[in-house]
Amino acid sequence: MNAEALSDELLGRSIRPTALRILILRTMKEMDCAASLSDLEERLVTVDKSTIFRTLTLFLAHHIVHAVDDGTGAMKYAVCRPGCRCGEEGEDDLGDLHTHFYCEGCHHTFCLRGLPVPVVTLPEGFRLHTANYVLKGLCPECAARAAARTPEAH
Amino acid sequence: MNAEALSDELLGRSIRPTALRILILRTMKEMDCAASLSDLEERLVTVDKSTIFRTLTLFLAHHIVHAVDDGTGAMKYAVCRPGCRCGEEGEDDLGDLHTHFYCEGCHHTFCLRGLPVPVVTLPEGFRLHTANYVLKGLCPECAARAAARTPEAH
DNA sequence: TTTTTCGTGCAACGCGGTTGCAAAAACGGC
DNA sequence: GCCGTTTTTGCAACCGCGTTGCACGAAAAA
Repeated sequence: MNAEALSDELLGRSIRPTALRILILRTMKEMDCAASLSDLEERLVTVDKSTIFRTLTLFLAHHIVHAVDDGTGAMKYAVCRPGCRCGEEGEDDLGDLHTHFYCEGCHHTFCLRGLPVPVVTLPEGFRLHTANYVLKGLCPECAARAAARTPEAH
Repeated sequence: MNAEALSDELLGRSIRPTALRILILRTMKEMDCAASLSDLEERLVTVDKSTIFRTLTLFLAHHIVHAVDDGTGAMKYAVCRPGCRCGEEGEDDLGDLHTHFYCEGCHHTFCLRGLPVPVVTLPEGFRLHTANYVLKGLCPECAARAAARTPEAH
């Protein structure tokens, strides 16, 4: 993805498109799964941790990325797709929060964008604001690898 | 709850019922919501953090408590009710994992024991192992308090 | 009793996240 | 372009939660 398109995307969200912000956004777009702060640190060795952190905070506030707590202790961030209404959750409307899947094999966290988070009926009096729904198990690749290692257990 | 009953409960799970373990179990049972390590530290000032931590780890391994990651950064622990099958999740069977609710007003995390976590149908290839489902919003008390403060917004 | 195992407290560490501060860069008026 | 102001960035340090190593004391086993 070229820099101009990314720059325009940032401008569209009222974010000044600095070189680092474009770089960080591009890096996140190139990943097929949600990235933690350390993941990004690893790929962007020249960029300071606090800069990445502040950039993520900024992106979050402008709904250019969303955050998932997958239970690993490190927050994961993924760029929103066009039309994502994350951050607009409210009563009877969870925006389009989707399900996330944490693979216990490769430790990657995936956005299952097709799957909206199911909503249960809360007991009387509770008021719902948002939700975090994370499924855990094995992703297709890891499941296949596990099956290959122990074929008898099909 | 008296010490003998708690002691028997621990013995039933093959845990040696020391004075501290009984104390910690009793403290957790007295709480109406899930407790973090710091919550317990606060109530049990005489007991060392690492002891509470190791006790919780032990209780977890013996399925006497279950843990919830409510996204606050601190794990929450709640004693299992009789018949709880936590830790026995597997394919097509999530044990009786239940929904948890985090109140953004009072920062308490509640077990909604009547509500099993909903399961969505995963894309081809994914293998489900367990799930974490946390709803966030206001508990009845905080919702009532908020409504009282801004009555026009009923 | 002696030996061994287990439980506990203390101190320290590690990691993820967060903040204060100062230098560098970008912006805006002239 | 030049200068003052604002914004962005890097560095260092800090915080909280979880975790571990170690040593001592208590309890169980021999």
